[in-house]
Amino acid sequence: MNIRSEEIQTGAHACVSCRNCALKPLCLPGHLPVQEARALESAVERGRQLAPGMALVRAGASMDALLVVRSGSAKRFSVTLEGTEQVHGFVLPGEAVGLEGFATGRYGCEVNALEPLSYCRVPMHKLEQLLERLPGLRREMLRLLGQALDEALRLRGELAETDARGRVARFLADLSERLARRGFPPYDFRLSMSRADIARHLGLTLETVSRAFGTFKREGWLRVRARDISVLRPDALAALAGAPNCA
Amino acid sequence: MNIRSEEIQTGAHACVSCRNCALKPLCLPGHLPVQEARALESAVERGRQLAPGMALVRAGASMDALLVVRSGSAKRFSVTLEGTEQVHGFVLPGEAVGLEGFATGRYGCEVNALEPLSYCRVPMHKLEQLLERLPGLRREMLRLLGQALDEALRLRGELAETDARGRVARFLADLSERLARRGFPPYDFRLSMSRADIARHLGLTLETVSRAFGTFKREGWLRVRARDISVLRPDALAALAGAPNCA
DNA sequence: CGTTCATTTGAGCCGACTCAAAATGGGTGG
DNA sequence: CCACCCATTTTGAGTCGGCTCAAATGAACG
Repeated sequence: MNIRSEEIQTGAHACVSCRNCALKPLCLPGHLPVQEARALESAVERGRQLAPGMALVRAGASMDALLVVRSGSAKRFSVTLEGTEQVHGFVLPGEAVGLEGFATGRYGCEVNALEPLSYCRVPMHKLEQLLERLPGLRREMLRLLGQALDEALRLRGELAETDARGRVARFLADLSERLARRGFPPYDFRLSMSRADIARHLGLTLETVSRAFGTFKREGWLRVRARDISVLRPDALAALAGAPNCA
Repeated sequence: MNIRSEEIQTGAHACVSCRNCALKPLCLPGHLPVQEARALESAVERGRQLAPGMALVRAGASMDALLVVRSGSAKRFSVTLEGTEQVHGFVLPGEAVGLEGFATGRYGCEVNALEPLSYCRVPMHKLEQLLERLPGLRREMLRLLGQALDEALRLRGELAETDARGRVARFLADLSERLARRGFPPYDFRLSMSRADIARHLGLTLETVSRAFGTFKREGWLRVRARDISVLRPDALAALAGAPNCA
């Protein structure tokens, strides 16, 4: 998704500055009082860059840090017993990863980089220390988890209610909106995931996804060349997707 | 689901004793050190009894307390713009409700009693005070939300991967297990929800759900009389449902 | 330029949906 | 206690969307 967000690099080593990070308003510190953001920042480490296909978290691995994607995109998924992938969603910069790991202390699903990816991490023991003295951060963590839960419920509802084209339309509309919020052009992007990934995310087959793209193209709503997408009629997509979902 | 759990009533007014509650091991205090459980208990209030069909929480209402069902069962759902219900799941005793409300401070979906229902509540301001000084409770709240998230992801994955009978089988197997964990007979129960509710929960039509029950009955795996269910071959259901899901 | 993988397109089939009607059960009032 | 009524559930017939299998096209990389 051509996400290489060139955030302002402060300079030296593994030290991270949330202050100058372009993602700040979307990330944890953006919701904290300045004091607390400062405290949090001192606990943030920068993870090393990952190449496409590399694992950011592995299911079953001990959750030793809270991870947030800084640049690039990733795929959240589980591997079923039959060896197929269930794609839970795609991660964009500023989004936390592996939150379901709070359930057991071990991650519940895999997260793989789809593009060169960098990320930030807050070691678990430091997070716990911070939670002891930062009321805003306590609220923020609950908010973050609540939001993830809300989103999961919403997505589940859609799966049950919407047909193939509606699901693809909503996928595009959602992506569009998230890109916009991060300052990327919302109507002109390159997908970082394959049709198969999209299909597994939406509970469809890759052929059906492809046909949906074909339909949208024929209708003149979309320009599609492999993974390059131009949205020509966002309104039409939004209409097909149905309103932002439940009340 | 004949859930009237006759928990030991301590005696007087609105005071609640988690200590003697039959649900303690399944509920929040069960995961806390004794000291913290004691502290939490002092903040717990008892909600008044609700008749079937009454709302425990309404979407959009301000989340002013953390709620846990004490006896009875309930249906979590959203109302779509078209006026249809998306059923997210069913709540059994010991389960918290409305956690997605942490996202915005307002509940994201409705919860209605399916049977006479009683519940406990921890007012939000008291919860925040407790979180300040109880590290175990902090962990527990994150665990609770993480678990809800994990479950939502799991359910979503199943919707995408499993066919009608598989979904119904899993629904029954899951219910069975949850009943067992609460000390109810796992293979002989009365459903508190309609076929339509089950259907909307599983992303099917009520006819399809009914046909699935019919199939299981014909196969000799189930005895079905309206809402009275006897599971004769739990193994067969479990097999059809697939393993407990993803790895 | 050739190889390889991803995507598109086509034909046929099956499962779940829709519409419709019958049966069962639960609850109420006489 | 019984008869009736209503809602829920079951069962049936026909249709359609998305799946499967298969082949062709297109894009990316060395």
